[in-house]
Amino acid sequence: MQRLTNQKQIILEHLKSVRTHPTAEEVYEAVRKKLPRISLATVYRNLESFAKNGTILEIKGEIKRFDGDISKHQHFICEECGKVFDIFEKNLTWQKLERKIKHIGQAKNYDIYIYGLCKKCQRNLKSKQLN
Amino acid sequence: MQRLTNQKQIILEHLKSVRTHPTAEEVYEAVRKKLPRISLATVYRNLESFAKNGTILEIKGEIKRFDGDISKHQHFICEECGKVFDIFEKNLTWQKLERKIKHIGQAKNYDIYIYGLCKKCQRNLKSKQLN
DNA sequence: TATTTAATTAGGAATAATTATTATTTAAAA
DNA sequence: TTTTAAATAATAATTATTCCTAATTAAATA
Repeated sequence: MQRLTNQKQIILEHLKSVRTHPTAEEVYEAVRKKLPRISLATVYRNLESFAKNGTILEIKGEIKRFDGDISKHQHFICEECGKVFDIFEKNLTWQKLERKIKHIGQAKNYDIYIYGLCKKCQRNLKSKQLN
Repeated sequence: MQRLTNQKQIILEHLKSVRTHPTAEEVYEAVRKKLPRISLATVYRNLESFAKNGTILEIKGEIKRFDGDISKHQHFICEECGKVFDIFEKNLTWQKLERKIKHIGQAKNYDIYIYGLCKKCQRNLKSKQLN
């Protein structure tokens, strides 16, 4: 059976309350304020199981990040600072892709990552170039 | 200046010759057959620089993989065996996304990952369930 | 062509993220 | 309340990747 522990509740509660896309380490630091004795391994274990059962999303990048918002959306990842930005665009057409996917296997979910430079990093790089 | 070494040539040649999506380790093992004294760090260093300058693609996942084919395409990643399959669908419409990206930053490239079960793993899981 | 030099490499150590291990704790079934 | 199997804390182990340094080498220059 599957047990509902305090640790699980607080980890999930935290992820659902923030709009950032924290790493396991960042979740650990945040959750520690309410549960000072929690173990980092517990955070990893639960984030992974939440992601596996679809309660949260996992964002694959240089470093793994998590997203408590499981509504359909896309991610912009800044290649300079690593920050993740949400993009909500529901009306993307997938029919063409889906037809081809059938030959390969059964799709469970799609991720769209857009890589680039966020506005802040654009500005920072520009002012660097002036020096 | 940028020097053309034998190591670089052979690493690139290998990636461009295969249709798999090898990890750095796999590239290392393959390239070692031609350059037995090459270092794993050299493979990592060059794969990263090729990816950065757009000569190859980097596929972000549980483990990093590389793709010598830089033509526009998408990836199906099997969550069971980790294998990556190419999907070539050029006519996906992005206008809607691009409008929203402008507010966030400057996009350099997009990645579409489709996660699921490949046919082989579907079969394997089915036959397991029968036992 | 020989010399110079700055980029690159080999080899291995170091780091960082993640996973595994094990004794202890605890949610929930009996 | 007692039982028990799941989950946890603490930490060791593992794995992927990066860093470091002396030696090598591609290519610029004499």
